[in-house]
Amino acid sequence: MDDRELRAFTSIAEFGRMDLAAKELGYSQPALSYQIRRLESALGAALLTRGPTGVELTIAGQLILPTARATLVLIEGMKQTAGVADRRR
Amino acid sequence: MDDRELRAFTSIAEFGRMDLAAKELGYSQPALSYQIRRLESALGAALLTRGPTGVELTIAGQLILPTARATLVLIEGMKQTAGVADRRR
DNA sequence: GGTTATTACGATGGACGTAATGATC
DNA sequence: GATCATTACGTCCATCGTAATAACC
Repeated sequence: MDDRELRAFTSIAEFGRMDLAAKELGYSQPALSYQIRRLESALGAALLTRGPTGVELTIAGQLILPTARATLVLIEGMKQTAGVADRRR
Repeated sequence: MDDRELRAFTSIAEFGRMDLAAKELGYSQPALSYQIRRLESALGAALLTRGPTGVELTIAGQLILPTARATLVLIEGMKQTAGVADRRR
């Protein structure tokens, strides 16, 4: 599992649409679609129901969303901590 | 950043050696070395000091270790949650 | 010389963009 | 037919193992 996939998921959850999330993150639409499929595969569950008007979160998607956000916060924290520690070496 | 890299880091931190961690995780020694370099690159900081007797954690490595473990716990939680939710769909 | 980590290199699979297709309104 | 997502396909980079090298006890 990659943090880019988590970012893709949280962004899609906010927009309710893949195309906007793709634009926001700087990916093409197929690339983002691929990332979500990768994440679903890693988690063993469908996260979104797709449609021509956008996407909706499945139950599983709704349940993991807060943890996905928390995970991204931890990762950001590690980056900051590591960067600061390295600079003071 | 990938969760395999975090697992590699925590395992190396526990053993204090890369070869044992590699064996535990089912990777070759070069593969694990590569994963750590990737993680260091993603974090922008050196995590280990390498030597012929094993490795030691840098300050940055010591600081992020608890957060790395916490991140892995969250990821495991997402897998469990998603799996259970998907099964009850 | 034995132990541990890195470098070199070739092979396989992953991740991406563009273009084309599918589906729904 | 416009909109949003997926599939197809080609390309480039990531990741791995094996083999060779480097460094320290």
